Amino acid sequence: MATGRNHRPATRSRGIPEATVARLPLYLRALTALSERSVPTVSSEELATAAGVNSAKLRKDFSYLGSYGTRGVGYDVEYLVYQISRELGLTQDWPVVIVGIGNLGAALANYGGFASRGFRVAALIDADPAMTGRQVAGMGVSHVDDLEQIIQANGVSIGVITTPGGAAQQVCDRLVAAGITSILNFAPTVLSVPEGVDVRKVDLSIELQILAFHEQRKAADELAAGRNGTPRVPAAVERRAGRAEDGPEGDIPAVMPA
Amino acid sequence: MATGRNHRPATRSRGIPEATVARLPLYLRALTALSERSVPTVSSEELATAAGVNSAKLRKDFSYLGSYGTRGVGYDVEYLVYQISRELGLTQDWPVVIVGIGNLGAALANYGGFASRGFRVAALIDADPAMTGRQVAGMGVSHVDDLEQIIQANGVSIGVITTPGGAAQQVCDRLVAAGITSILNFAPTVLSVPEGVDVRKVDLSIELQILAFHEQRKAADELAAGRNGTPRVPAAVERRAGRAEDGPEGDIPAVMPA
DNA sequence: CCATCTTTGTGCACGCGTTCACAAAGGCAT
DNA sequence: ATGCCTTTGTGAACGCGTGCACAAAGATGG
Repeated sequence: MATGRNHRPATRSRGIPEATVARLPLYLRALTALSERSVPTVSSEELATAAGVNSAKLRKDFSYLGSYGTRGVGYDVEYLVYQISRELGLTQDWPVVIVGIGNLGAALANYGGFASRGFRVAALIDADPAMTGRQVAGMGVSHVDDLEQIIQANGVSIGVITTPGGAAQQVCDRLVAAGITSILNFAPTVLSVPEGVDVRKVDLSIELQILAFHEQRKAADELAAGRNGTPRVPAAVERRAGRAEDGPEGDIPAVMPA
Repeated sequence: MATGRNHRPATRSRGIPEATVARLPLYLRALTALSERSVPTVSSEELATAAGVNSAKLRKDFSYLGSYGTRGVGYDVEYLVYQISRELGLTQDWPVVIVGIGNLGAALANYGGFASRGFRVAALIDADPAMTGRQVAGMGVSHVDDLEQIIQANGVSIGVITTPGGAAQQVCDRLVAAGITSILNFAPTVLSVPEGVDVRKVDLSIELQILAFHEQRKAADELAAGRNGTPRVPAAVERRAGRAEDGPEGDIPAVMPA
């Protein structure tokens, strides 16, 4: 029916939409919290609130996994934790390597969230010989020369890049050549990888810039509105308006493309 | 026509789609690199490649900002850098506070990417009295008791939360009450904020879980395919298949919902 | 055993984002 | 000046994701 002529089943993984996959960890976290409080069952409404999403969306998401709920009752917390964990592949062990042990790399190595869910830091790798052998988060730092050997010896398939931007692509290439097929990139660089390799990107600078855009828009809105609607969060707006020393020159021309 | 009854124009900011806004920083970064190499103009095709996107998408994105290109030539690099910077609000100064100076908070404080684009760390804030006054990234750590005073004295409207999950909502509430209207949240918590406050979330654990999902699927695909297509990235697959000690029990039942 | 009430699972419609494909626009050489 | 060649800007179609609204399913009480 809806399947029609399916050119690229690669995007849709096993029929689970990407957007749903991205929310499963959120549900899992909420469910884990409920599990720790020994809550036996939960309704889609409650769980959706806890996860910060719409309940219809949550139900539709779960429907892709199967019919794991009981009508009139809700979902069994423990069972759902198991199902989602299995779907996400968290029932197995995922060794990861962190490449680039600067401030950020060290912080991630120390981060507890790693081990909590099947992920295990197999090695810390840095290019600086001065770092080699040093202890970070109770683990010795390896030299990047041993990258291939470490990856293959530990069966690592997930790599985390926390190098400076300039080194990221080079490190990425070596990781991929060594067999890594999933990369979490913290460097401010667009990585190019062969098909079949997944890259996810975490970029502080980009996130801040997106926030700045909306912040600017909010300020402009309030300025333009003047005494219009209820002034939300008035303190911040007042201050921002007062601080703008470049005057109302920057953004007034509403370049509405006709 | 398609607009119909438009309840919430809040989502679309000044006509620029959210997806486009999220890509502007990417373009800006690529353009800045070109600018440093003194490249005068760039075509949509080149720039798109550098930014890792489709050229048609890039042109459509730019079309929301106005007609800044010259047909037959391309875009003027310097001019475009200026226009995007202005659109993103980067021509003004954005003081930010970082709350929670643990490993991650300290790493972010040291991160150079902050200052590079109009963002300035105005204060580091922590709840631990033992941290107060300590120097991190050449800056004294303030106590959380002074949070409101710091925010108002510096006109801060962007806050970064790097506390443990348990403290995040509480810190968030205080930030919002003090006038913060944009929050970048690194804590593994769903923050609830009043309308008009933007929250963006960076979650290492979620990113890893998403990668694990795809990784698992890739492994399953290769196992199922057997000797089918060209075995991409064969080393990793072989190893993964060999390492799976739980046998083919976990994921074979294709629960294809009829 | 039946009625009622709760909650799931999903068909459907809508809107956003992406991509294609092409006409309009402008530079450049002759 | 004119024609060609490159590249932009965008109309239109398509597909994905979201949310509504409701019927089906099952629990619960009498």
